[in-house]
Amino acid sequence: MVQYLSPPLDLSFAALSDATRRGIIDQLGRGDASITSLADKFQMTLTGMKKHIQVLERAGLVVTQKVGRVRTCKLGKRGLKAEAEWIEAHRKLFEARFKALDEIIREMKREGSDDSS
Amino acid sequence: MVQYLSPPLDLSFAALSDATRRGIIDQLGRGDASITSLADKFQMTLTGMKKHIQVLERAGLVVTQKVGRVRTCKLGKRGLKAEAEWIEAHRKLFEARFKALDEIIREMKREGSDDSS
DNA sequence: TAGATACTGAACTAGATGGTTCAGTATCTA
DNA sequence: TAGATACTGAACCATCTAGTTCAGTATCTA
Repeated sequence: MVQYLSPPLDLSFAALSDATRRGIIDQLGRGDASITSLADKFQMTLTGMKKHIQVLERAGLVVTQKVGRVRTCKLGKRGLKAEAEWIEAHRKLFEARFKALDEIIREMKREGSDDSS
Repeated sequence: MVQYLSPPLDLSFAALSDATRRGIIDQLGRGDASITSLADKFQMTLTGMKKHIQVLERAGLVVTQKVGRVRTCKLGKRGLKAEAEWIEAHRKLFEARFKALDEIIREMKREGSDDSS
């Protein structure tokens, strides 16, 4: 996609664009889990779940650690701060835009209704 | 991806996962724009830009209207409310999780340091 | 130490994505 | 009314995605 600014946001929003992965984050919020237990919970092959975990891990949303034969997944410490900030800044931008439009409409109505002349 | 819950979040997070599309939202925050002007600004073919706009439109983040031969793009009224809510709820979930871990670590240190016996 | 369990990696699939070009059609403007 | 402008749509391409199966390897457990 040419523009290489903010690769982390690219990765994390892409990670969040899938309902299964959002579900995994939900689940890890309730407690750490192995890949096998997550695969069971989401009715998917181990390999399929591993791929989802890799996507979340590349985005920094999840970290994993292998102890013995079990790889345990938990929420990443970096959290969703950057994403929350982007969304919040732009939510305000949306609102400001509509406030500006309301202003214009109000202006047009005032002129149209001929109240002031 | 099997799980059909919350398609809107799927679509909007996917729309936001591309730097060009986030740039388009930035731009539309500063004022409405035609597809041609956006294509110029982002150095892309008209057709390429049209596809990005379609992605944003399907996600409800942008609305367009054709007047004469010009299609004007503006920010959608639905804003980023649902996305902000999901992110905020889960940001808290991340934090709660780490608070719980801190608690455990503090507990372990207390037992380990043998201060209390 | 044999068998079960937990993961890993390669290979394959169908379908989406982010772009392009090229050939229209519709609308404006001189 | 001719030419320029603004978009639209089809077709193509390379790459990614979300899944699968199958064949390992490593680690536990009886």
